[in-house]
Amino acid sequence: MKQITVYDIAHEARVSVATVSRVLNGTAPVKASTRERVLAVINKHQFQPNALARSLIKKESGMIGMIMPDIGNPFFPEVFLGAEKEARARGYAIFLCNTMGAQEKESEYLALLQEKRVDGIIFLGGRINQVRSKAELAQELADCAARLPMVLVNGNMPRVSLSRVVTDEAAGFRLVAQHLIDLGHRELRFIGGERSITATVQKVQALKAVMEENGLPFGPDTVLYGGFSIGSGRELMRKVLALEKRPTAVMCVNDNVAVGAVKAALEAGVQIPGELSITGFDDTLLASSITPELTTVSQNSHALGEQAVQILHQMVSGEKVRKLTVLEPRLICRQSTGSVTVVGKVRD
Amino acid sequence: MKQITVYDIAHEARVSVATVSRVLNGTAPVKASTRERVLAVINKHQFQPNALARSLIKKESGMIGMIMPDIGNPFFPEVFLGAEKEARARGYAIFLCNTMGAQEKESEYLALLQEKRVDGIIFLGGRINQVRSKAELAQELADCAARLPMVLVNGNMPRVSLSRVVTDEAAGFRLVAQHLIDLGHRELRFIGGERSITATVQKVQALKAVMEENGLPFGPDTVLYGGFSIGSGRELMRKVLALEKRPTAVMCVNDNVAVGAVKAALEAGVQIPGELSITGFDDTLLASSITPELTTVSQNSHALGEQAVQILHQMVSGEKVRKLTVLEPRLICRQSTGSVTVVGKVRD
DNA sequence: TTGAAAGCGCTAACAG
DNA sequence: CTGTTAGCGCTTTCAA
Repeated sequence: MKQITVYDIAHEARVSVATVSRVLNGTAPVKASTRERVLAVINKHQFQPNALARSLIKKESGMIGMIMPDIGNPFFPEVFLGAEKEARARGYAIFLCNTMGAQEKESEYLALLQEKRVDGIIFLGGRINQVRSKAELAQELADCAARLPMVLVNGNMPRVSLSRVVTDEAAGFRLVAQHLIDLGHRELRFIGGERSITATVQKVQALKAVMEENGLPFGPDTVLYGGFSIGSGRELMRKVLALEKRPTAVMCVNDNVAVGAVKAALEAGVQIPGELSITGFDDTLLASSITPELTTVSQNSHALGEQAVQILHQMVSGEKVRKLTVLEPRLICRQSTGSVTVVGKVRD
Repeated sequence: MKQITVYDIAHEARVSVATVSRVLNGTAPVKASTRERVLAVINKHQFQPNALARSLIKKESGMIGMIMPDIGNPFFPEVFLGAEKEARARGYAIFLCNTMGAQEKESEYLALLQEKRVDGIIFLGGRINQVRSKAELAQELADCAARLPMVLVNGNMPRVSLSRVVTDEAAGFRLVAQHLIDLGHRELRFIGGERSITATVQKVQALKAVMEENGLPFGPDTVLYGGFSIGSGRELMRKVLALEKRPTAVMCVNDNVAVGAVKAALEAGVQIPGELSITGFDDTLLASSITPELTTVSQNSHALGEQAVQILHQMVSGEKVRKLTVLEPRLICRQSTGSVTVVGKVRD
């Protein structure tokens, strides 16, 4: 079925294509009567200008690419939602590219998005969370960023200077750690995450700092690495419960791990927060879904996406942009943490 | 910064643009030595052909639009994931369009996607789940579908004949209902959903049928409508618990509502499944995250997205496609349901 | 206020 | 096997 073009409209309205274009875009004055005539024909045929042709000439596609590791993890849909809202307001549509953190998928999508001439790319996860990334991956990102606007969310690529929007995860972690200490906890454990992931490293360091400030010993066994999923949380908690000296509080690298940890604890008949306090991180949907509801840290994921699009848009518009935007996290106190002293009494 | 074009490549490789195009697409034989020379120049400049220009002439954009109500609801990311995987394999990228079920957003996106000349649209939620939709909304969908391939997922638009991929939700609901009855439950209640939403209606009818088959009375008070969120689940469960005659099993319209229901029950000190069995629907991430884990119905959300893309692709390829693809749901038995007789004993 | 015509970057006949 | 050339559908000078 043949698509209608500006020529068809022009012909039927007895004007030139230039005039049709003018009424479409309002780029130049058109006599009212002419405009009406053109508009009538446009409506009659439900004409929709071909954005591809327009983009080709304008060198703006109105498309943004968003590369993220896992839309199945509730944190990321929230970032997407924030980004989309802002994008819609500025007339962009978003390509959602899911990589599962696989670097070859990231590369594929990076290439695909460039070919599609998106106006900019928002990048999350994968290589930008790695403590050390291969030089070629960094180079690839740098090359891409040299061709089009790119902003990194909650990550960084050392030696490549890119605009970033990040949550101050260390600050967030200090918040929960201090919260637990204030509740009287002295035996803290950190579970989940990976040594090779910067976010994990930042959290561990924050915990170390807070513990030392409070005169608590931070040893190598304070941390139990092991992933980011519910399954790993469960597994890690089992290990913790098997320890001869159980902690009174377990801090999880994220909500997923915390959910697994809570399950394992509950299965073992451990009272939360009676015998054990557990904390999450991210304040995803999960945190408030389980019982007891998780004390956690809100990253303000929505704002993360929103800011990213704003910055992208500024870059597209040739404005000068801030290289680093830091969002402050917020402690969300719920039911999974409690005072340690009361607990002792209750138990014995 | 000027983008490199086929002309630049052609010039530097001392061939014509046609030849460059040929090596790019493999559409015609090119002498090996020539190809090498062209390829070398391409690599040297990291040339990436402009997909907009290509799409303009080929009348294929390699883009798919996916319109859905809420990516924040864990069911939808799963559908997306299935769709994306299939789309990637066929070289498509996906525009994710989130509508929150708002009809004007659906309309906006429908128009936007058409302008962008996506190769097809996958539509979920909103108007296609309405028992009655305004004629103009139906017309809009029909018009859009007349211009490009469209497939509806888990929905329908009466009087508009479109390809659909759906879960047999009624069959799924029969599964859980029968499961509960087999466990000895006689007092069943349905909570959540809306009268105006087809999926709810189908479930209620399925429940009615199963109950009647089993000689159980289905009355108007068997159903408590009230939404699809965790919050509404909580609220509805509170109402159920306040009933003078409490049911032994509560069936929820989806996992979200079930999560809220479980929370409310737990808060009220009700044992699950000891005193009360609760079921969900969809088998989202939430179902297996909470304690007790939910008995629910898997929609095979992944396959839903996968099939939708496959059908879209067939339509693009001009193949004949099945109008209706029905996926069979699966009962997932977990911890939130239990035998009713045992319960009685335990309680008294 | 309007029209003619030159591209945007690519592909696809059609010749050679 | 390769080059020339005519568009794809739109925007945008430049003239009128």
